[in-house]
Amino acid sequence: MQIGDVADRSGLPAKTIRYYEDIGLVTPARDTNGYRVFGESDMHRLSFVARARALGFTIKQCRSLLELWGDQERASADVRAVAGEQLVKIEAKIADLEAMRDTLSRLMHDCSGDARPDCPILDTLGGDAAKVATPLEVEPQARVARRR
Amino acid sequence: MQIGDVADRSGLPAKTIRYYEDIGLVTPARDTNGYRVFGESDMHRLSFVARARALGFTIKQCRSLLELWGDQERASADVRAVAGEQLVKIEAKIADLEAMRDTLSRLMHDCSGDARPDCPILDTLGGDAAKVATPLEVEPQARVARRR
DNA sequence: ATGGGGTGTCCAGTCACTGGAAGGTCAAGA
DNA sequence: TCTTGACCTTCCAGTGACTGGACACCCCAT
Repeated sequence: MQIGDVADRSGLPAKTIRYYEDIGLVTPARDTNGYRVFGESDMHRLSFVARARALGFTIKQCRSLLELWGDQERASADVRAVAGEQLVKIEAKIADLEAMRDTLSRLMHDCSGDARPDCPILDTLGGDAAKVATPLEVEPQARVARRR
Repeated sequence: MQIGDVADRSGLPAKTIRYYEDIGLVTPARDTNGYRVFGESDMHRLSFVARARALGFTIKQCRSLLELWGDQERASADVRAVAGEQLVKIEAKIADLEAMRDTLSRLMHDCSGDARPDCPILDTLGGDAAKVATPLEVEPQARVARRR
C-alpha cells in the first residue's frame, strides 16, 4: 500500500501520516523509488492513532497506548489510567467552555443587537461594573511595594 | 505604572503583556531608562483583552472588539455578531468534547482496570469490532483507482 | 512526448503564548 | 561604596499537532 491508500483507509491526510512517520509513530518500509510502503500492521497502527486522536488523546498518550497495545503482558489498569487522565482533562475543558458559553449567551441575551452603540457585552469586557448586573471581575493580586 | 503593576492588576503575565505590545494590542510609552510606562487607558485595554480572552475570543476577535469599544458610532449589532460567532464555536467544541467524554467514560466503565491484559479500550482503538458492543469506526472514503 | 495524478523533501506558518539567556536599572542595606 | 536582589530589557527558541506551499521526481495512459 502506498500513502494515499492508507490515507483513505485511515481517514488521515497523507501529510499527517508523513508527520507521524517523522515523529516515529509509524515506520513504513520504502520502495525502490523512494515511495513509502505500508503493510497491514502500519495501517492498523495508524487507524489506532486516528481513533485515539479522535478521542482527544495527545500524541504522547497515543505513544503510551500503542505501547500498551503491543504489550501482551500489559495490565488493563495502565490503559485505564491513561484514559482516566484524559477524561479528567476533557471534563475540565467542558466545564471551562460551559462557563464561557453561559456568560456569553447571557451577554448576547442582554444585548439589543441593533444600530445603537449601547452594548452590555462591551460594558462587561470593559469592566464597567456600574452598567452590568454580574460583572466578570479580575481581582488584583498583592504585590511587593513599587517605587516611583 | 510599569509592567509588573499592570500584570498584577490585569492578571496577565508580564510576558504576555510584552507579547500584546508586540502584536500591537497596546502601545505603552517608554521611560528614559527604556522601561514601559502604562497609563490607565493601557491598563483598561489590557483588562478588556484579558476578559475577552477568558471568554474564549481569539486575538483577532479581541482586536475587533477593541475597535468597536473605542468607536462611539458603533452598532451593538456588530458586537453581537462577534460574540455570536464565538458562541457558535464554543457550542461546537462543547459538543465535540461531550461526545469524547461519553465514549471515554463508557470505555472506562467497561474496562476492568486490573492486572489482566484484556481491555475494551484498546480493543476499540484497535478497531476490533468483534470484541466491542458499539465500535468507533472510521469509514474509508471513496477514492480514485490506484494501480499496483 | 505529453499530461496528469500520484509521491518525495524541505521550509515556513499557524495560535497564543512561554521559557530561558544575557544583560541593564534602581533602591535599600551592610 | 559596594552589593544584593527585585525589577526591567531584548532576542531567540520551543510548544502541539499539524498544514500549506514550492519544487521536483515517478509512472502510466494517451
